[in-house]
Amino acid sequence: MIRRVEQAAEQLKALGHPVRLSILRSVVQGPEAGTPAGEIQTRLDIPASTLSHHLASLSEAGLVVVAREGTTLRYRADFGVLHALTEYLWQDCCSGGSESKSSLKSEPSPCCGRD
Amino acid sequence: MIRRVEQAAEQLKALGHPVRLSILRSVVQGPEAGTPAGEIQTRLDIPASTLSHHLASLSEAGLVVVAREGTTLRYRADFGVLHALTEYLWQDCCSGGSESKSSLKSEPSPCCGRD
DNA sequence: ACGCTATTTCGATAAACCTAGAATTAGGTC
DNA sequence: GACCTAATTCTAGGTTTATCGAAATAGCGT
Repeated sequence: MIRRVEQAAEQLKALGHPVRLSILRSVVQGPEAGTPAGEIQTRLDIPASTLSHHLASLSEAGLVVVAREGTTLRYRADFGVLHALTEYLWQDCCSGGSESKSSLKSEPSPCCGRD
Repeated sequence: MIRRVEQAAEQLKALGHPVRLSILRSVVQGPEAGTPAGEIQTRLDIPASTLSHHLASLSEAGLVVVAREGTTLRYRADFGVLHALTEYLWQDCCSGGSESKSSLKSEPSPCCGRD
């Protein structure tokens, strides 16, 4: 069992690289069905192997989800995870919520018909 | 001039370590005037030199601010920077806002009255 | 100046990360 | 099966990070 802080750190670390953050943005802006790796590669203009590693990082952190469609792999953002992370970060920074209690009132989740 | 994505990546990277994330939480929960490094050290139970390096990372990223008070150094969170980062991240993930246009008001999300 | 405390900087080591060409796997088509 | 494309995994390099004891710095009190 991994503590929340460990998980959040892993996810933030995955986001803590300009290329990966750009990849995420590219994926987020792409179609809901997911963006093919090749399309991301073309857009960011980086070697396929390098991209693949970064995609693996994002995937292992649970920030993106992959689905095969023929020979292409489509990557899409996991908005639930991203939202939970953002919320944790915000709560952590502004309300100083401890790991056990979550005394946050109007959380930003029940809106934005996502996931 | 550093692009926003680069800056955000640097800040997220600083947060992408369990110890540093714990440090930030400790600082956030501490007094507004700032928390002495020694107090953080006691609380997290890590060597002073290790702590100092992590504090430097957070400081260089602009997430925390340091102020001397006698022999002790008080670290406090820079909520403005933290909020801006959270906002950028959320916008990046939920609205896929491009780097040029920033159609964000003051909340991390267009719904859920918060702040 | 001396001692004391708080904190940082130095130095060294081990581990992890980033990059990218080359080789490989996976899936589709003929 | 042969072939092509998409993407990953292999391999290897150079770079950065993480850790922490030891030494140095900063400020205060005497």
